[in-house]
Amino acid sequence: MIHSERIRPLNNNAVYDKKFVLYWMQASARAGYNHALEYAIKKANELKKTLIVIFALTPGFPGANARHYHFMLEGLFETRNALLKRGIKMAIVIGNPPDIAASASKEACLAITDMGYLKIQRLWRREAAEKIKCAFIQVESDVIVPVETASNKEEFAARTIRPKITRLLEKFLAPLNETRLDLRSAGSNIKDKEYSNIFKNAGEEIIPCPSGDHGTGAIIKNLGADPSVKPSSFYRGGAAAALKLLEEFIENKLDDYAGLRNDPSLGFLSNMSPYLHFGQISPLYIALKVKESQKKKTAADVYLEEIIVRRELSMNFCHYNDNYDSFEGLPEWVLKNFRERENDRREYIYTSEEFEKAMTHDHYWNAAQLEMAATGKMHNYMRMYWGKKIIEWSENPREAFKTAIYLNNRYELDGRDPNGFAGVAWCFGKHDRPWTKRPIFGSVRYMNENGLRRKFDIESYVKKTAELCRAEGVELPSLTHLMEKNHGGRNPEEI
DNA sequence: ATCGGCTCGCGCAA
DNA sequence: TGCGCGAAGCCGAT
Repeated sequence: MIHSERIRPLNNNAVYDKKFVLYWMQASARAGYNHALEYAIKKANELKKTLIVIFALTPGFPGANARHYHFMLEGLFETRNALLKRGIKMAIVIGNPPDIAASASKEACLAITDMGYLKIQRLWRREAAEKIKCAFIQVESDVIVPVETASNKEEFAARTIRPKITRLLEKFLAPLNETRLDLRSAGSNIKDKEYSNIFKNAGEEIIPCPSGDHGTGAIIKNLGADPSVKPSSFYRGGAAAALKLLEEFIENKLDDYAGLRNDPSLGFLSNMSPYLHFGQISPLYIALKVKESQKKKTAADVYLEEIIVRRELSMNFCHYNDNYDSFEGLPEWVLKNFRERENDRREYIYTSEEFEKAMTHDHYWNAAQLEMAATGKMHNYMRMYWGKKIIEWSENPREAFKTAIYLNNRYELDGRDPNGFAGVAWCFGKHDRPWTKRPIFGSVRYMNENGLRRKFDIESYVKKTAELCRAEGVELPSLTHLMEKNHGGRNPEEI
């Protein structure tokens, strides 16, 4: 089922009688459970044309490095193969996305794209809409309830968006059926030679797909991506890896998710966020699988709250607030709050570089930073603590915001995601309520290491992290400290 | 161990 | 205009 709310024309041009339907794949980079893809197939069948899929790979995407490109490419090659099995050709082309989309659409009847929520993705769609000469339609496949359908404004908190989303779930939490591309009528209308011409002017197509590691190394080098952040050996990119993790999560962890998800010393998370970020798995598919699972209803509800309400609150934030990635995007009461605390004394002040190298006095914080640097994903609970402490130990909250965004975007596989921006902003009070006033934070929620000790076996988290960092060959002085003493800088007697 | 208060503003009821 | 209540907590009183 593709609801009309997911579909929006981005220009007023006509559908031509030309050679093929084009799907400019960008945010939903997958062959399964993709509304934009299914819509494109239906249109191709209606028009009796073939379908061509194109993905534009941007060299120098802001903040993207070898870790991100590697994960994305693993997924893209898998998607290309999966589409081929459905009789659909997909080209991965290096260049500027709107130019590639425009150029590739020259011989197209109709162009389809999907929907990402970052500013740069909005800009690409706008630019493409100006350049594409045929009809150009956007089909949303990255959320369960389309953002503008759920709400027409920036929401204040989870509690304000929750009723708006839940009342629409009956409608939008619905399965998506696959349509087969009708190859008999479509197959003959484009020849291989013509096909390759489509991309000639658009950019350089990535052809190689050797077995083994997919040969991403050379491609990443060609793209000029920052090699200093290494690919993660903990998370393999692609839909197959995502589905396997999801299955395992539902089978073994979902029942205890409500009670154990916050414990950093355990691993009761679904770890879907990197895959969701790169569009390698559908949030709708995950939600349906969890809902249909024969697991405890409360557990499933807690998970659904996170993957639907909280995740889509972050899309709402990025969609309606252009300053989602800067300090100025925070609510007025927060800005006023921090202005009043400008001159509060800071006991520790670290630079962005010191944070990056995990050189703080706090071993819990250092462990969290190292976990992120080594694996590409920090435990969700530690992300809160991590962000709160950057506020406490920076020159000022504006610097803190910059540091947190920089580090999150650089090391997290799910960095540069609406969830990441909303998560950082949450640490600064966004979407949260005020609490007891205290130094530096004012009435923005405070967190401290006592909470970690009170609630979890946090020492075992530190130990676990130190071990996996060593296994990864992380060589930082902070790691040695982590191995030697792991009591958050205090004597064991005090604990 | 458990509990209430802290603190702001949205959204709904009236 | 008043009132209830909220994404993950902390702290002091009991």
